[in-house]
Amino acid sequence: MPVPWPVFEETKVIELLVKVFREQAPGAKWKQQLYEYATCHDEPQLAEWLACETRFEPAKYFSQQRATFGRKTYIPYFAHHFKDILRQCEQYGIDHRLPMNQAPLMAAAVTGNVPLVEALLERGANREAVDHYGYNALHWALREAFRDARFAGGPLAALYELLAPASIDVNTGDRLVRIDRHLSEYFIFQTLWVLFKSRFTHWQRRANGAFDTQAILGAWQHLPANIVRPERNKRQHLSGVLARNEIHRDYAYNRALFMRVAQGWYQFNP
DNA sequence: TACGACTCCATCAAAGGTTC
DNA sequence: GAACCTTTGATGGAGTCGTA
Repeated sequence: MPVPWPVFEETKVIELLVKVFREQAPGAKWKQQLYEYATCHDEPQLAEWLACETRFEPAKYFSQQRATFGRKTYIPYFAHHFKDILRQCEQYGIDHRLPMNQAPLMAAAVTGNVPLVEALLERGANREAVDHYGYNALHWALREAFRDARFAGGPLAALYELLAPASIDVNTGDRLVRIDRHLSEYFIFQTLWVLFKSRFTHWQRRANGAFDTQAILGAWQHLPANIVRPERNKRQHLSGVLARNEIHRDYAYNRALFMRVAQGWYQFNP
């Protein structure tokens, strides 16, 4: 049974962007919806355009409102009593979509609600389900942990055990590479996947969407040892892993995951 | 079971590059 | 030019597998 609310998946968001920026539709309704979307998906650049180009005043307070306003569509997921959520899952399907195109498992993960994540997994929720950015539940949790030390030091450890798959398969052009969870490359790849969108929605030192070790270390600074071992949470180690997995590198176990765009700056292997 | 060959990975150290 | 960082070759160790 389809959900009775509108879901802001890719086509719906494009429609909204056209209405607000190209057609400049009158009234605040569309701008308000787009602003809610920007706060939920952490898109400060979009909020800035709303504030500057459409004179939508509330968007000026993006940084203060992101953490509160952005959670509006999944507030019930913070609660310890979640019978209503499970009932909704029975009604619309375990992987139905919330208004911002999150599956219930993603919302449970980003709110750090470990018992709810367990309950959803028990009922068959799909850990691999992704939103229109390619984020699954683990990615939603990681994004929260990268900016919130309390989340990283709190529920993330348990969420990681529940949500991180044993391996990930990456198509590197000419071959399919499997990266097991115990490898450094596994978590670096997951991290860069989460940070990738921010290369385009946040202001960056480099315009080509590339990453340096500082971006990774910054994201990892509060992570517990069960996720990133302390000996791996070092600049030297990261540099080595990135360099050895660079496309043209002559290294026996090179997985060709990254492409070097400048010294110390890497992008995914396209 | 003991042993050696082999795979895979982390780490070290030195050379080279970048930035201020 | 110094400090800092990245790159890269070498090395050692853990784990696995086959064989006597």
